[in-house]
Amino acid sequence: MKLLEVLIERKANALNRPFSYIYNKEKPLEAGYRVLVNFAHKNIVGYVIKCEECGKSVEQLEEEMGFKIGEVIDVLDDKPLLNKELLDLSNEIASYYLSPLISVLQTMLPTSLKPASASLKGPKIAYDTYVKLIKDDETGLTPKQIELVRLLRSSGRILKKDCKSPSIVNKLYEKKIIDFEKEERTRLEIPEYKKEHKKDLTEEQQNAVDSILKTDKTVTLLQGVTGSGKTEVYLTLSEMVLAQGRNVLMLVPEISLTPVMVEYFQRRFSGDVAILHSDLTPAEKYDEYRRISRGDCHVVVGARSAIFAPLDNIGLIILDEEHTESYKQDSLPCYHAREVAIMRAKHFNSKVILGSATPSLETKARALKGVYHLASLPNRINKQELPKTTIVDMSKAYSFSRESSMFSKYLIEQLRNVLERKEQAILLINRRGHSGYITCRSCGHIIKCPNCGIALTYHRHDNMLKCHHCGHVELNVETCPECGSKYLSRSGFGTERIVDEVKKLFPSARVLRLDSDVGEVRNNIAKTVEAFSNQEADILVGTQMIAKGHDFPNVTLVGIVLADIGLSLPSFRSTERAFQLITQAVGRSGRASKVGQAIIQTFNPYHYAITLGSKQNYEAFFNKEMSVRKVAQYPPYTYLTSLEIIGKNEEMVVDIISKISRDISNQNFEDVSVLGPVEPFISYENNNYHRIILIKYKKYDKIQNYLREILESLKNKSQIKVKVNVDPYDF
DNA sequence: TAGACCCAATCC
DNA sequence: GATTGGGTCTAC
Repeated sequence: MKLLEVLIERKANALNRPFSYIYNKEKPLEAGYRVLVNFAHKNIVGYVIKCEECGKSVEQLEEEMGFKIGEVIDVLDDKPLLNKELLDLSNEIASYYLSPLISVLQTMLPTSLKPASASLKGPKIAYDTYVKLIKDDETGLTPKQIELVRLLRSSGRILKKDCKSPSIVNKLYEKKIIDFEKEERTRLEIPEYKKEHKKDLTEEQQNAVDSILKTDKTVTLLQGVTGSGKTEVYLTLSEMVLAQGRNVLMLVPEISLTPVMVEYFQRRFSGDVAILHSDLTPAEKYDEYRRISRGDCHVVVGARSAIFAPLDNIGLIILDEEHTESYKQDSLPCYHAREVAIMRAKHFNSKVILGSATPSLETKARALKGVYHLASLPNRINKQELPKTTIVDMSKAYSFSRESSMFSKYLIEQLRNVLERKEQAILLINRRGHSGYITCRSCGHIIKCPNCGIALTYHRHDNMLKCHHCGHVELNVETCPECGSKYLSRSGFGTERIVDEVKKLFPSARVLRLDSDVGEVRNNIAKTVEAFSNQEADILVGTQMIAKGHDFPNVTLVGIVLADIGLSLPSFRSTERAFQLITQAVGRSGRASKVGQAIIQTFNPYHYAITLGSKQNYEAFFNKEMSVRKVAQYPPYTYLTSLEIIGKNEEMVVDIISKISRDISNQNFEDVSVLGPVEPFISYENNNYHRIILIKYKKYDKIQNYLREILESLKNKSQIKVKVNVDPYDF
């Protein structure tokens, strides 16, 4: 009989411990397998972390341990889910991010292989069945049967479903002339491209490559202005790594950018590329995952979760647009792909390249301190000029005409020029939907989400009100739900409203919209990007989603309709975000032979994020922002972890979090301070109250252990939930 | 007084 | 996270 320790699929904090089961059947079972067990009156999937032969009887064990021990119902695997490297990695992540191990395993694995009940219904392996000749003998066969035998003789084997008549196939099978052969089929089709050879590098690119090869540091920050040819550096390094027989992991910040990157890699290393991201269908993801683990491909391209690709012998991990927030997951486990990349690189003794034009302050600071190696590409390829930028002060009436209250006179004029020259323009606004929020002009009531209490956004195309936080949707209203007044006003504006305005001003222009609403339908983002690339539209309106990576050679004008959104948010990162948005957006303009221009509309024309962003002056911004961070003691001068308590009883939530806050302060840790408790941005959601504290520190070890103790002590408090986020982006 | 409903404890 | 069981509420 075997005695097991099993982790349960539920990712609740209180269940983050092993449960004991016994197993007594023939099917092999060891640690790392999934099992079906009965837990709290339900059959669920568990993950075996320990499996030992045990001589004692069940009664004896139950007596010793003091609880009833259930039996394993079924064994779901015939080999461990993860290899040693990935298993160690999962433990390291669980420990660093203070997350239940089971939640880490669930994010690492595709649906069909997760330790979760969902995996039972997930896709299974798809096969192609081939027909092949095993006895080349035509005697006694009908002409039709001979026809197939001869076909097989000349072409080796053919797909069973390509054979015209199943009955002939079956007859030949019965006569043992042919046999069937099953082969795993991949459901994702990755386009093939014509193979392309290495391009000559510029001197700058070559220097960057050389210095990366020479450094003994694991991580290199590759800082290159937009259009400086970072991709070519990635490809060159990849080629070298692949030539050594080692593999490459390439991460892009958004799913919509994978096709572009896949194309680059496919052209260079045809057939060798796998794709992994959350927008693949479960079946596609399953197939790619297995293809990678079998070692059938040597390059993996994908978004955040691709960092967990079961790729062995990794020689290089690249994170493009390193500063992008989407590399940080803000649900359990709150991991950052950059940190996971470093963990994996340490194991394989491989290199990590962090590429960006506007590195996060953390990364840049580490590069300057010598923790990371720094390689730079200070010039645009072909010494192309940076776009000419103009800042329009939206608080001045003279900037505007009667034509529009959203687009300045100058922006309209330049849009008109672009359209006349048959070039393309991008308009950026950092908000989806039509208008920001709806208020009643009689009583001042603001229509809010019943779940989260934040203002609902009006979406015109389907005449709905949507919550951009929790996804709540309701019908638009004609009258104020509070006082019944018909006078409702819509304030603020988003992508939809911009599209309307463009159509009003330029009725003949072809306009496309790109934001995550469009992205709700699979592949829609890719289609929109492609359509715009193919010049099927003149103007693309979107959120920051379009500010990243895409290369549209015919775009000569980028307009940021309102650069301030976000600047006023109470986050220490809001200035950095605004700067990055502007720099990235400006960099989109004029990437081919044409000189581009950028227009930035703002209410804060003298704010350093805006002035320096428009000049693409990263170094000046870095210095200025670092001094601000230093004064306030924010990262990179300190580290942060947030701890949030969520519960239905407001008083209890406040009591518990206040006590935690006091307790940490009373520990008198060196260089540790606690901010709060405060109400987070979403302070009330689904009848639950939220309170948060922010812990600032210089050394993680002690505070990590202390937090672990806190989590342990809160496990039996079932009325509240705890959320810990190590190195949070937002709070 | 049975059934509906809510909350909190428990899970091997 | 899901179930259960005990407590309270409520309708007849």
